[in-house]
Amino acid sequence: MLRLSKLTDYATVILSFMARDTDQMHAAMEIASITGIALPTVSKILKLLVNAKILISTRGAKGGYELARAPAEISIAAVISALEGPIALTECSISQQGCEQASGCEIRGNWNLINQTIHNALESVTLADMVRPARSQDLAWKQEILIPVASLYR
Amino acid sequence: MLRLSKLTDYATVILSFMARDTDQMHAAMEIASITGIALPTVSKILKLLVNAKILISTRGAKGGYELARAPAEISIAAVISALEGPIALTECSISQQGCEQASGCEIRGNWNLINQTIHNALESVTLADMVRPARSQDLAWKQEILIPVASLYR
DNA sequence: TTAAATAGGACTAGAATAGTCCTCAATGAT
DNA sequence: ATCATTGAGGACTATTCTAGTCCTATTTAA
Repeated sequence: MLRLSKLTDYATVILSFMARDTDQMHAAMEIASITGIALPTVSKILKLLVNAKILISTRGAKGGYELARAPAEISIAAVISALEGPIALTECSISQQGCEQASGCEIRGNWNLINQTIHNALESVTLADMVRPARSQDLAWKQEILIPVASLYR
Repeated sequence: MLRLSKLTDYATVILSFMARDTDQMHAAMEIASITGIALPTVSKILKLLVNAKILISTRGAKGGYELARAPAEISIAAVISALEGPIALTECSISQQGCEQASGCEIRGNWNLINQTIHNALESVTLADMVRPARSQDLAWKQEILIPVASLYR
């Protein structure tokens, strides 16, 4: 299904909430009650986002979390990487023997190019985009981003 | 990790082998021995590909499998869909209550656009591309395929 | 000093995936 | 006709991964 994990999905919900309110610091408990996601789960996600330098945390009383940079500077690719590790569709999971016999490994290079294409697509969308409504007229401002697939092959 | 399942990975190996030899029909056992993937697993994959109309099967002695159409007409998107179901990064798995409280559902529309972008990327690469070596000079022939992300927003 | 908050990691339960196997159906060859 | 070959369909198991929880230590404001 080529799907993201639930945690990544939650992360985008949490981050888009934070992107709408960048002036304040938000405690995990506050985020949990607003988003309706259970506190332990929210905490887990926030920790991962801090490690990925997408969020900055402040310990102690009156502490909490805030975005490490402007929403427009946080790509969806970065969020996905934070939660799920590097964006890569394939792992060369076939035995070495199998690869050699099948010369199946010849196609690995092409997979990398596809990975790159998808990575570019995810890199081109930021939190700022996510916060905006998806209705067409509101997004007409968005400049053209061209992803030349063929250029990846050169 | 945004990764594909192993079965999908195997499927591309199997299909790229078949794409290099489109004249012949190939039995499951032959494919298994050539690719080094266990026969039961190969069979499972081949059945899925037949159901998805990517392969055509012939029963009985001298039977086997062959591509349903030319390699250039089989997109990677079709292969992924065959093995993993529809290509969609997210499922609205957050409780309705959570969505309403967080107004997190506002970002769902944007996810759909990202899904579309990735789908386009996968649709633009075919089996014929996968069979060719990934080395640059050999792929200079490939025409430019532009994926205007912003156009998806209009 | 205490309360509030994050950091880090261990742990469990459940779901999804990978992989195997069995029986039935179809087809060509003898 | 019969048999060997080959795919169809589905059931089943084991393993891995994910989601989710919880505990303890650390930090900081009041």
